[in-house]
Amino acid sequence: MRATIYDVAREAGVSIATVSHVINGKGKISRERREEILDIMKRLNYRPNAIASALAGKRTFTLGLLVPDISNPFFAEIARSVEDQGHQLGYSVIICSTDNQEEKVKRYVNLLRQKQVDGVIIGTGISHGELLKPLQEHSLAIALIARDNPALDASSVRVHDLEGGRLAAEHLLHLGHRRLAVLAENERVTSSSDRVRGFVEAAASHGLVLPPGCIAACDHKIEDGYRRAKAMLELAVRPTALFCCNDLLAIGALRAARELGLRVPEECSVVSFDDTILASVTDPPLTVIAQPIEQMGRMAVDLVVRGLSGKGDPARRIVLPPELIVRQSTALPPA
Amino acid sequence: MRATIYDVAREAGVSIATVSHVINGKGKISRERREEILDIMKRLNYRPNAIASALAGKRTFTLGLLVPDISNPFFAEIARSVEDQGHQLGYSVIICSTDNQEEKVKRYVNLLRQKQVDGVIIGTGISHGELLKPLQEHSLAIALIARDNPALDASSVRVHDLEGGRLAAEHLLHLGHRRLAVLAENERVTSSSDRVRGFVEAAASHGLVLPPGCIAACDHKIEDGYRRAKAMLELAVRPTALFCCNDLLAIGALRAARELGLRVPEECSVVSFDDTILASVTDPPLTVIAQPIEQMGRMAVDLVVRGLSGKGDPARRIVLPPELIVRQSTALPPA
DNA sequence: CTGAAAGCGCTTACAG
DNA sequence: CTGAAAGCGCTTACAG
Repeated sequence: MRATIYDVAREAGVSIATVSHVINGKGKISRERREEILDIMKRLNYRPNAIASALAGKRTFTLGLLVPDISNPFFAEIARSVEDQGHQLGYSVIICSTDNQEEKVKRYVNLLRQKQVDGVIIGTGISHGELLKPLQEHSLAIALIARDNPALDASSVRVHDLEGGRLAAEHLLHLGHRRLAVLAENERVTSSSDRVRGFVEAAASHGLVLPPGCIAACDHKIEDGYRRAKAMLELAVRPTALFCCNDLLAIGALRAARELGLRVPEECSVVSFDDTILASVTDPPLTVIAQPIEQMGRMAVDLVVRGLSGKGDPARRIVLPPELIVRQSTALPPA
Repeated sequence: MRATIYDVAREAGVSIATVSHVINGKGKISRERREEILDIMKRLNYRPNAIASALAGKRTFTLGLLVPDISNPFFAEIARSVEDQGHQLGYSVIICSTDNQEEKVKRYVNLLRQKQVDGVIIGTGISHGELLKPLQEHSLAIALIARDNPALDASSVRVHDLEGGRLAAEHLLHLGHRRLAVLAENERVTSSSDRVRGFVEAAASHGLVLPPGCIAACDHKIEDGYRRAKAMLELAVRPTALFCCNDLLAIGALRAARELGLRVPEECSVVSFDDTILASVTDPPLTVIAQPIEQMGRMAVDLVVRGLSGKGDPARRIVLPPELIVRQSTALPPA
């Protein structure tokens, strides 16, 4: 059997209260006693039982991470960052892939509640405002990552999507592109629609109006990006540049161009969004509006952990600047 | 405050033992009583506290997943599969990215022990036999995934690496390649060295001896694959085909070929191993020896969970067949 | 079929 | 500076 607090107390000839105090660095314990107890703990290879500790009133030091799909590189990278910062602060993280399905969100939320996690970081679809309410009601600390939900009084950290869309447009505009098209996500995804809006606004400010047919709403997968891009590139007057709202869609676009025999970037430029590992692995490597993934993960953890000690601090909404990374998928439009 | 078992007991006019029984489907409770109690639980939105339940002797229904890096697509895909099967069986999973660093492994192992997880699935480097011993001593169920460690009496599920190497060689040999080279991982990684061995053996059985200079040990990253592939492809008599022990290395090889102006597959064939999302996203898409990632994740969970109920069943070592997926990175050698 | 009671391994006022 | 005691929310023999 594993050693318990009783074992070390007996061994040291003190009460378990005293042992508990040295574990938690509380109360005043004489120097020698403390060191003696520390020694005994080491000798017995004693580790406080986190379950018991949590039940007795301390935190569980566990966080939940809700994402659509951990195998999606974007969320895998988010997860890594969340994990690292969590670990740094003493928290472990439970992964919850929801596939953006209401049913799964519900199940996971219940589970996290039962497991008494201290907080949850939410990177999953946001149509679930209702489902998240229960979390807040039970005064669970929550933070949204890579998205925001005005209806929720919750902290969040995300990239400035509007600005990102603008950056993409300006890059293409400066290269001289005039026939632009957009591969967007589902329009209910606000981060995507913000990107599109930024893109459209920037184009407008250069006197360019994007006809609605130039904006395709796609599912979040390569195949759909491929399909929609292909349709656009087969048009009589085809766009010379495509703005894709995430790396998966951009890969689909690349594939469509290749299949149609269009060289990228010579005959068709592509700007992506996110900058996961995928963006640097394609041929050509993707020019992309990068999200500060690592930083967002770190800050999201800080937000929920801060919310924990929180004397009810108001929600903080952090918006980080996007960055244009020029690689090789963009160039001057064909003459 | 959240409702407790006392609240529903009081409300129902029964003892908490009875409530506990209906929660766990134990003992005989009269039909009406059960339903009444169920109703009350629903009305109070009662969820048993998993922490208390675990302390009182039940499982924590939590699994640890040790991997080198969750942001590596291979492990992200493993994680997804583990998560799904775990969730199916009522378990949540805590992610632990160790970067194959002994220090981090140690910290995570201690953490998992303190959190009293029921089992841990290990996909991380295996030089850590020593570090894993403590897990077993505390009779934690463990299962290795995508690797095995003969020194450990533990269940495992992996692909038949030797056979995979063989498949790769035979594919290239049948195409007519004779000048072969290999991008391997660190030779201490047994899965990689098995792949290389299979490859070399198959070549030998076709009367081909690979000179040692044709096998490069690489770090597990794109840059290193790139560097080593480049060196090989710059040789006076360069290989006409490269076998890469994982997708990251293959991507590096693709990049090197591109930079040297060598067309893949016309001038240089590339066979990869793993078949993560990366393999289907490159240009050209990679011919690859696929690991049954989804299946391995599922079986690993089954192995640890079975080990839990286990009346000390002996360790099971499952070896799954690899599959050759021919995409567009391989062709006949240049004339 | 149901309940009283002990116990899981801790923490935390409180008293001294 | 240290300890006795109550309590966290459950489960599980055991008794009836």
